[in-house]
Amino acid sequence: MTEQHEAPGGVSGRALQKDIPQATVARLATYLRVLATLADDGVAIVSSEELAVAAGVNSAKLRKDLSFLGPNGVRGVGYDVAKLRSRIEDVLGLSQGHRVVLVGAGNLGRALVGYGGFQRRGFTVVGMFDSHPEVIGLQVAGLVVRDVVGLADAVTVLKPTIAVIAVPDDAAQAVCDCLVGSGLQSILSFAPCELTVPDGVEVRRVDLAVEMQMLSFDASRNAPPLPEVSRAASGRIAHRAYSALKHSATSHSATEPSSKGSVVTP
Amino acid sequence: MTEQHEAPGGVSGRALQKDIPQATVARLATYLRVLATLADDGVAIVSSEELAVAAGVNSAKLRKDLSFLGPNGVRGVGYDVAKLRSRIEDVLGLSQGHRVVLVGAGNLGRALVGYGGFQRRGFTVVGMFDSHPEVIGLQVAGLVVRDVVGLADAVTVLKPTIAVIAVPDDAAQAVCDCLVGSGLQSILSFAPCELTVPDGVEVRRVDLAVEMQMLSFDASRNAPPLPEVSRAASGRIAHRAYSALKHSATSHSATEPSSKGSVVTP
DNA sequence: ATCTGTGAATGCGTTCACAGCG
DNA sequence: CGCTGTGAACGCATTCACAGAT
Repeated sequence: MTEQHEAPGGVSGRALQKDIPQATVARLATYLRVLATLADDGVAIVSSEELAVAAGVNSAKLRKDLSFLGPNGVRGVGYDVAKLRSRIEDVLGLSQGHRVVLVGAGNLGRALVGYGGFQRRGFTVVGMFDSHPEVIGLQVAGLVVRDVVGLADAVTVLKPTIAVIAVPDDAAQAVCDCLVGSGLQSILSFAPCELTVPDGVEVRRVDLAVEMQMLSFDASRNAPPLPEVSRAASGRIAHRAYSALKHSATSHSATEPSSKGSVVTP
Repeated sequence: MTEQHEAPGGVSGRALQKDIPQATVARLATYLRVLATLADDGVAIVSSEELAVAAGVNSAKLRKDLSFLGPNGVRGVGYDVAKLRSRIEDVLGLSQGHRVVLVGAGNLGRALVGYGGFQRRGFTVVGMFDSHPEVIGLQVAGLVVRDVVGLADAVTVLKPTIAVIAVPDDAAQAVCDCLVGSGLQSILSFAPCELTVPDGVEVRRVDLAVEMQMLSFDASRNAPPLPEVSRAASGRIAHRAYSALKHSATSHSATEPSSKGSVVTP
């Protein structure tokens, strides 16, 4: 789980005004997604049990989580989907939306702007930046990639509330410093390195490799008697042998993590 | 963070042969990254304190974490970087490497194959799949994107140990079923939806929007009165940041989250 | 009768502080 | 001495079980 509490020289004094456990906050986001789906399906009322199942948690936990937001349901009945949804959005601070700047217009950066879940949940990317001349000026998802040199100025103008760092690790700290220097206080970083920031700045880090390694651990623990995977220079798989097998792989409408080949129009 | 424990009808019987807390496993991956950096810098011995600082945790926690792997250090001295590194790799099951299939060759998929942290940590992508005709056949990072229709067959041939799902959410469950049907037991999904799998299959889910929403919560909690992005360009580190940004990315070797303009050669 | 909301109990992970080895 | 390894104390999160509302 993502740590981010260090309080080096004593706690930062600030008393928590609303103390909702971090673990709960993380799940609220999940509930929100499920509620959105339910709303789309025209469901008006859900019980804790139904919601819990859909979200993949147990119902007691869900009720406890929701209880931190005050009373939200009706006993004997359940929760009003629309009402609960906007309550959670409110608590998470999503109601008035967020302006996001994205630094790093590589594949990851482009995947993020295209990520449907962003727009839909109130995050609007208002600026994209990169340091590579061949990327600067390109248009990605309706935004022109700007030179990172102008980042600080842009931040003071655009007044984003959140920044996303999707640059190589050796550039991450510099970008971070620049953002912090411009007054930004919420940063999501995909660079696999620690970022040093002053107190009061919140950094969340997502390390894709960590997830893979956790899978690796479970895999090797669950299947110890099969170390049969000897690395034999698993060369290019130039196989072109399509084989039969119909089903699977549909291509409906919605596009979340973008499987669609995407459009980097110059 | 990521839950994945549900044990519906009673625990799966299997007694944990090595019970290392999940939280510890997650951090081991981080330590590994730091150790790699130290090794590159020629450091041979580290104290728990040094390692802890570099990894962003407190030293007691680090020592406790490492104690789960048995004795790894020398009292009064510290830890042998190389030795500890390979010990952790061993415990995480990374020693003999992993073959990975990646389903979904959109921006996210492409970002993942390009992600330097993968190769470097023993994950080799052996196959990429997509369902869009305009993507199939393209070459990405040295791999030809294949039709997802051939996924099941490919899995039985390639015998990957891990699959990564980077497709839109409405296709995710079908892909997942296909993978599971082919015998895969470790799946990392980026689709923002629950995946139903039989017992014995491990699914980890990364929802990028959840991280953003947690940031949003913290942001709104720390600045409840006004969305006022106070101080303008409060110089300070700004200069250093600027000059560092100029050289970024190009100089060093490593390229982690790929900010590099990205090359989808047809 | 039904389903929410919540104190109380349990379990897990973190932190402390020191014993023990080099 | 210095630093690791670890039992014990602590605090946070999950689960239980029931009181309370409709």
